[in-house]
Amino acid sequence: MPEAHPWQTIRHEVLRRISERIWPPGTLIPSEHELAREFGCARATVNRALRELAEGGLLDRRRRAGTRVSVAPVRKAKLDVNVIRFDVERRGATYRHSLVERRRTSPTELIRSRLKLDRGADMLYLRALHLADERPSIYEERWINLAAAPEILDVDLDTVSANEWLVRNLPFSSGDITFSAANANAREAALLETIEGQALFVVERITWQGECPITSVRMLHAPGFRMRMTL
Amino acid sequence: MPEAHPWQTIRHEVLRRISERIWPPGTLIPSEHELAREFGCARATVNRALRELAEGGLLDRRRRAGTRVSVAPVRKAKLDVNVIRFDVERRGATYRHSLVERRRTSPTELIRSRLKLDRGADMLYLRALHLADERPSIYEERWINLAAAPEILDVDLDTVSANEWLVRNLPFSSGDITFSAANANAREAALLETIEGQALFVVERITWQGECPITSVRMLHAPGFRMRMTL
DNA sequence: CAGTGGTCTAGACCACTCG
DNA sequence: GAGTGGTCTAGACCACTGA
Repeated sequence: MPEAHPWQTIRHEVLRRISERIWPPGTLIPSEHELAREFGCARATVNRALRELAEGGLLDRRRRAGTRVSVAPVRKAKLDVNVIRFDVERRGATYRHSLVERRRTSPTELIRSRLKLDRGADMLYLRALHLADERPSIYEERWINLAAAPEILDVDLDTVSANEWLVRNLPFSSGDITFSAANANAREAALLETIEGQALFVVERITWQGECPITSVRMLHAPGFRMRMTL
Repeated sequence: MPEAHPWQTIRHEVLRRISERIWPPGTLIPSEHELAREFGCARATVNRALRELAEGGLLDRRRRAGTRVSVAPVRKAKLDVNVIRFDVERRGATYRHSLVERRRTSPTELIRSRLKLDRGADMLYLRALHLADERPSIYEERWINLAAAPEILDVDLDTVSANEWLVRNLPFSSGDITFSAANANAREAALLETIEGQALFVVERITWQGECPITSVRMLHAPGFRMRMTL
């Protein structure tokens, strides 16, 4: 009985009517009042079910216009953004982190414009390797805005990765993530123990706390890396 | 005034207390009853706000144990999975689709095991190119389970892409998506008008309708492609 | 067993927008 | 103007689980 709760039952039933094309794409489905009457429950319960489906992109809801089955649904997939160490350990491997370079400096022009910082901004530049069972897993290049996180200067980044420290200490930031693919250059190939030109999965992340930029990081994943999500 | 509704105001205020470390990671925050009293609203309203934050990974909620600020939050990012044509057109380009190969056949061993199909399953194998302003944008190789979508045999796939037909006609399936990077082989490079060995962004998607597999597709994105999401 | 969150109800008011 | 969904309320019962 995975459908103990009325709102889940309703969601499931509406989903069934959509997938079995009882309500084909474009259909105007009954109003919340009508569905509440049909299912013998309060309107709030129907609302809960339909709201979830609308958030998932399967329904289009508009006041007065009613609720329609999406014609070309924009499905929403959820991705978990975790601490790297947890990802490694969840796969049953031993995590280690190795700092390659640590330098206090001002940003490059690219970083400066991306983070909307002043020319002479005080920043920490890090290059580091994340290892799983002593094999390189991710190589990252990171810029940290010291105005946002001055305490990180006192952190022993050989012990705790910047990734983990930031997540634990400034975890509640907004940001955006970009995925792409890139050929490894000689230096990157050496660090990741692969060959030059190897296709690498690249994650770039910029995080903000309100208006204040915190960090910009480019993470190169070792060959074979796959990022999985559920639709 | 983006905070017209009480539940949004509450969510925002709780977020503030977390980000300003008034409630540091690990803190047991007040119960819904207490917060309802504090904000002068119904408990359901507090529940709505806290539930959203918990779904975003910022709070851990357990009956009896109460609500805690996550120590190492697993942030949830949302990705929009759209019809390819829309993505192209949203960028202001003209979309065209070109079928490279269409063959009715039985699955390879790999596809067979991935989709949990029988050895002799009746399938449609397609290779196609998606173009933006006449430049190759995505090359896809697709397997379609004809038991799930027999009507597609009658569709003119030169006119409508399989992607779009499936989304419009069997849109309400579950599935999973995998992202990775791969070096282009000679054939892929030729189709995407790039060079052999070029790093390509790869999306693999398998969709199901209940227990019944519908389609498995591997999409190679032209160089320079970036997939963006917001945290 | 007591207190938490998860859910539900019956009603209400409001914002929006179609006709 | 009327009907829709979006939200809120005050109350209730229940499932879970820590003490």
